[in-house]
Amino acid sequence: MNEDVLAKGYEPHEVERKWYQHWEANGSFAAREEDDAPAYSIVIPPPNVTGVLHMGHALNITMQDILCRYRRLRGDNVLWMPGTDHAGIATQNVVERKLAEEGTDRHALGREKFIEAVWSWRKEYGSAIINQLKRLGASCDWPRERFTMDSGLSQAVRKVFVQLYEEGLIYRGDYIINWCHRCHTALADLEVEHEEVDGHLYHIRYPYVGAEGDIVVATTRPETMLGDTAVAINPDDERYAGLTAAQVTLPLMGRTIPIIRDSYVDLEFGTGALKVTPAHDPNDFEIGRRHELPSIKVIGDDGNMTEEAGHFAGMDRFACREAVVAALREEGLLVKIEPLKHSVGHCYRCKTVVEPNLSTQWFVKVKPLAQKAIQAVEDGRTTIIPATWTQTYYDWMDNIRDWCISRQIWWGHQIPAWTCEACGETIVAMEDPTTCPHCGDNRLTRETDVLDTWFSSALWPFSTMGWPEQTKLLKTFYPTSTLVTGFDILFFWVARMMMMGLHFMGDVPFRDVYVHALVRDEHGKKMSKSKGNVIDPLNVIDVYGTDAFRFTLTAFAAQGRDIKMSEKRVEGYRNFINKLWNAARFALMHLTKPVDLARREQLSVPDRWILSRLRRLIEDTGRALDDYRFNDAAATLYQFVWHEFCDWYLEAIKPALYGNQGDDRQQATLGTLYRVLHDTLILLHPIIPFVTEEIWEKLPGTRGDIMRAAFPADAAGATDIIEDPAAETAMQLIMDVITGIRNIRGEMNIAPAMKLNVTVQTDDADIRRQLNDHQDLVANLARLEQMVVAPVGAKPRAAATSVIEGATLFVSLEGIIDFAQEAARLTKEIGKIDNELATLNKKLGNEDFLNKAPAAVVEKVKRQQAAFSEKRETLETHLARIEALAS
RNA sequence: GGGCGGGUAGCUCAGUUGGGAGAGCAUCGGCCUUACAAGCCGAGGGUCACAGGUUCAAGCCCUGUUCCGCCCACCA
Repeated sequence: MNEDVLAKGYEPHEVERKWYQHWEANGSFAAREEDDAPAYSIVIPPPNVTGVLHMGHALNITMQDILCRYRRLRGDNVLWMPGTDHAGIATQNVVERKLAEEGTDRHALGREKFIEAVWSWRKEYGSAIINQLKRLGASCDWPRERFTMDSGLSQAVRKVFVQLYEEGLIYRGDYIINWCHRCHTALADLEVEHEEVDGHLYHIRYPYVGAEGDIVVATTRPETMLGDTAVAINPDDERYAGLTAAQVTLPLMGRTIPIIRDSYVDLEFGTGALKVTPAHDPNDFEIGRRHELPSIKVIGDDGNMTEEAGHFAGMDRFACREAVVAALREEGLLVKIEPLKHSVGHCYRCKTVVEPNLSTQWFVKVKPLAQKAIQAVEDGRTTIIPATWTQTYYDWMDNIRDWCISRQIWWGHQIPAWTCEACGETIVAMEDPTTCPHCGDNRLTRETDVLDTWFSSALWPFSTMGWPEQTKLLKTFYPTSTLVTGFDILFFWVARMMMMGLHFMGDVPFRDVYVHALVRDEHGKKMSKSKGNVIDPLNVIDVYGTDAFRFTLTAFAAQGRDIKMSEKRVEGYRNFINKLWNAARFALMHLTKPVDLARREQLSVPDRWILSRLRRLIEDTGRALDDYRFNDAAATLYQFVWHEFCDWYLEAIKPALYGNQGDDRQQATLGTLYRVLHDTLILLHPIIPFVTEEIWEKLPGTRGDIMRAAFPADAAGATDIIEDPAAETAMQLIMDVITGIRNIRGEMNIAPAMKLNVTVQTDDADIRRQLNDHQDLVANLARLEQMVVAPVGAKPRAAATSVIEGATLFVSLEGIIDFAQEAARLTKEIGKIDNELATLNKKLGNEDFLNKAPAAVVEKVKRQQAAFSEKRETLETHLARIEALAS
C-alpha cells in the first residue's frame, strides 16, 4: 500500500504549466518533414493578431488538438501548422485608436511610419493570442509559426496576384462597391452585414417636362436624388401607358432627366416609378449601364456631399437627408413619408452604415475558380462534415459574384501594380519595375491599395508550407487532412482556399472540412460585449482547469448544433476530472510496480467483465473520433470511467485487494487494474491531456510521455483484449442481485449500516453456482450478513421481495418489516410490470405482427412477455402473503 | 423572397441502418461504507411541438401546420 502517490484532490494549474513546458521543450509537437508513418496535417485557422481568446477559438482549438493528439497516438506523423493573420482593417483600426490616444493619426505619420507603428504594435502584443492558445493545451508545431505578412507568405501573395492578373482572372474596373466611410475603404459583399431597421419611404414628386403633372417616385435615401440621372418605369405598367412626357425635372437640382422603361422595376412596389442613381445603388448602376446613363457621385468617400450636390455640397450625408426632405417639403414636392422596415448594410468591422459607391477597384473573376471548387466536392476529393453544409456551399459557389480584393487602407499586402504616367500602361510584376515596358518612361506610380486580408488567408494551406518553393513539407503534408472551422467563415475562408488551392496546387487544400458549431451563452444568445454575456475562456480555465473546460466543450460538440455554454456545466466535468484523479489515486495505492495482464483462466469475473467493456470502449472511442463525433467519444469515456470502472469494478475488487496479499487472484486483479487504467488514460488523453499525463507519470512502468504512447489497438483494431460475453452475463447477474437488494434497502429506509440476510431462490443451477462463487463480492457490495442460495422452495416469512432475471430475492426483515410499506412497494412494482405487459400483449395479439415482423423480433417479444408474466406472478404471490401477514 | 437547423424529463441535450424512451444537472429520501462529500446508495419525473400518412411496428421515414434560431438575397 502506498498512500501518498497522489494528492487528495486534483489541482490543475501547476500541472498544466509543468506539462506544457515539458512538451514544448521536448519537441513533442514537432512534425517530421519526411517519414514513413502516415502523414496527418491540419492548418490552424489563423487568429487575428489583434485577437483575444474567445469561446469560438477555444472550441475550434480543442477539436483540432483532439484530432492531432489522437492521430499521434495512432502513430501518424502529425503536422499542426500554427500562425496568425494580419487582419488588415481590424489591426489598422486598433493601431489608429492607439495613435488617437496619443494625439496623432496615421496621416500625420505618413504611410511608411504608420506601417512601422503597426509592426511594432504586433511585436509587442501579437503573441498574446498565441500564449492563450497554449493555455488550452494546443499541440501546434510552434517553431513553424507563420504570419500572413511575413516575407515568405508575402512572396506567395505576390506570385498569386501576378499569375491571376496574367491569366486575366484579376482585373481593375469601375463598379459599385460597398464603401465604409469610417474605415475609409471598399468592402467585399461578404463583409457587409445586413440588418433590419425602421426607416422611412419618402414619396417625391418629379414634374414632367413639356407636359402637365408629375410622376411620384419613392425612396428610402432621399439624399441620393441629387445624383439621379433618370426615372424608370416598367414597360408593362398600365398606369403609365398613356404617358406622353419623355423627361422630368429633377427637383432641387433643376436638371432635366429622361424617363426610361426597364423591366427591373417592380410593379408592386411604391408608385411603380423608380428614381435611378447609378453612382449610389447597385441596381441603378446596372440600369444605368443598360441605358447608357451618366453617373453622378454626390456622396464622397468621406461621407460628405460632393460638389455635384449643388448647395448641399460639404454636408454630412445624414444631415443632407434632413435638408433635402425639408427643401422638398418647402417646394411642395414631398407627397408623404411612410414608415418602412428595410435592411441596411453595415460594416462588419465597425458597424457603420455602408454606402454603395461608385469607384475603381480590383476584382477577382471567380466563376472559373468556383467551378473547380464545386467539382472537387461533388466528386468527393473534399468532404464537408456534417454533410448539411454541402448544399450551402454549392449554393454560394453557384451564385458567387466577382470578389472585390482592393482595400483603401495601409496595413496589408500592397497591390503590385504600377501605372505609367507617360502612357497610362498598367504594370503588374514579380519584381518592382523601374521603367515602363511599353514606352520606357521611368515615371511609374504604384497602386496604393492593399489586398483584402482574406486574399492571403486563401493561400494559407500551401503558403505556410513554403510555396512557391517545392518544399518537402508540401510534398509530405499537402493536401492537409482536415480543416476544422466554424461555419461563420465557410465562405470568407474555406471556399476561397478551395479555389486557390485547386488553381495553384492542382489539388484540394484539405480532404475533410469539419464544420463545428457556434458557442452561445446559456440562453442560446450569441455572446457579445454589448450584451455583457461573454464568458471568458481564460477565466473558466482559471477556475476549473483546462481539462475540465476541454471536456465540457467536447461533450457538447454534437454535430450541427450550437453549444450553449455556462460555467455550471464546466463544474460537472471538473468533478469528472477529479473522479478520474481519485480513481487513479486508489489504483496507485495498490500498484507499486507494473503488473502484466494475467492469463484468462486466472482472471475473476469482474476482471474479465471490465476488460470486455474496455475492449468495446477502445473500439467506440476510436470510431467516434474517426467520424468527428467528439461528443460521443466524451460521453462513452465518461460513462465507462465513472459508472463502470469506478462504480462497479473498483468496488468489486476491494475484497481481492484487501484479501490474501500476493496470491494469484490478487495478482491477476492488479494486472487487470493496471491495464484498464493504462489504456483508459491513453483513450482520454486527446481530450484531457494534462491530467492524463500527470497520472501517467505516476503510473509505475510507463516510459516516456503519454502523448507519445500508442493507442491500445492498432489501425485494424487488433488488441490482446477480447470481448467476453460470458463474463458480461455473469457480472450482469451479480449486479442485478446487488441492485435489487440496494433497491429494497433504499425503499424500505433500512440503514446502510445494517447487515442483511438474503435468500436467493432459483432452479437454475448455473445461476446458483455463479452466485455461490461470488458470495464475498455480493455480501460486500450489498452489505450482507449472509446470502443463502437455494432452489425454489419455502419462502422466508417476513421478507421483502425482488424478482430479477432468473431468480427471486428475499431480504429477511424479521422484526423490522413494515408490512404495509412492503405491500405498497410490491403493488407499485406490479403496476409497472402491468404497463410493460400491456404493450407486449397487444403486439402478441396482433396477427399481422406475428406474421410480418421478423422471427427474431417476435421471439424477443415472446421471451419478454414470458419473463414479465413470471415476475408478475411471483410478486402477486408474495403480495398475497404480505397482506395476510399484515392483518 | 430563398435556404438550413431545431421543438424529447424542471433545465441543457444525446438518441447512426424503424423493433423495450436515455444522460448530465436540478429535485426528493438515506449515508462521512478503509480513492473521491468535487463523493456514495436509492427514488420520482416525458401524449418525443401539433395533425395526417406509410408500416405489423414511428422520437426516427413522408406530407402539412405552428413556434424558435440562423444563413443567404440587388425588396427602390
